[in-house]
Amino acid sequence: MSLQQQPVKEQRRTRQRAAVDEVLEETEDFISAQDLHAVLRTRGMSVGLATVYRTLQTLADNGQVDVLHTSSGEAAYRRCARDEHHHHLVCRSCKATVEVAGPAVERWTKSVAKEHGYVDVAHTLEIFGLCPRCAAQQ
Amino acid sequence: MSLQQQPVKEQRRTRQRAAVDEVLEETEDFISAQDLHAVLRTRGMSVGLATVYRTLQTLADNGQVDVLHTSSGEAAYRRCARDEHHHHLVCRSCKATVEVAGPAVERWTKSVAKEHGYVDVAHTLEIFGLCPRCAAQQ
DNA sequence: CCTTGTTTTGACAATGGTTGTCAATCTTTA
DNA sequence: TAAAGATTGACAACCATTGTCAAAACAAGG
Ligand SMILES: [Zn+2]
Ligand SMILES: [Zn+2]
Ligand SMILES: [Zn+2]
Ligand SMILES: [Zn+2]
Repeated sequence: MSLQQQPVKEQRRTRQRAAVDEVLEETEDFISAQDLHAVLRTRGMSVGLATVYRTLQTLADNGQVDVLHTSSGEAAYRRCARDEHHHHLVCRSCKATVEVAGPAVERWTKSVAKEHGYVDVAHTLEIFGLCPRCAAQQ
Repeated sequence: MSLQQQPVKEQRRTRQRAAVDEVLEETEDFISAQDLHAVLRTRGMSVGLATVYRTLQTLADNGQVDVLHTSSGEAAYRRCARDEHHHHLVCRSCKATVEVAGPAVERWTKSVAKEHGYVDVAHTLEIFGLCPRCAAQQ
């Protein structure tokens, strides 16, 4: 993810955005807007649900977080370590995530698109499975 | 798509399923349940919306159609020519679709998963862009 | 053809994630 | 401190999808 990120739109520093940032910072795995909102509530750092949605949306637009669409159709967000384009190996059960780079895949998608005359291309690629921990306890 | 398709569950032949099949058969591009339902309506072949959803769901479960989750979060279905696992190069604008096979990508995802001890893996990969036709007229 | 047991249908309600609304509130800048 | 503008949040609205369940359709025998 994090392809062609737009120039970061200037924004104001607010308590709410800092709160969302803070949770993202310390959350290792992908988390949905609803879940992030719940985390904030339990911590007493109350932020409106709509605000959580808007903040995550903006962060995603700016390429500051990666977005993953789960099979159930809900979006999950994550602040990744690496800034360059990469993909994710995600545990279907506990969401444990490994960031992976695949230069060969990038080249392949480009060549396939070119071969068929498609331009302005982007791609989505996610790998799902059971992490070692989850596989062991089942 | 079309990975590990389950044994096809036996079903009854009904007017409604035939109607959905017919539309899928003659539709070259990915189409959503709502759109397919609309097509049926305009043709006078009235089928309940819930039935369209159920029918497509079953076809997808049986691996008889491929499913694509658009960025707006809605599912689109397509009866593809090839039966083996493959991916799609889809026009962002008109939905024109090219089926592509990428053995190298398949191998890569498997090795990445193995390397990190993930098991029972699957992956999603779609390429989006502007097809030659749409690119030309813009 | 009937009959019977089972599957399927469809109108409608309900769900659930997400977005729109808009007055009140907060930031920033002057 | 004040004015201009961005942000917030409670709530309603949206919209794709699923659940409900009685009525209709199907398949297999008789
Ligand atoms: Zn990432
Ligand atoms: Zn796990
Ligand atoms: Zn396909
Ligand atoms: Zn096109």
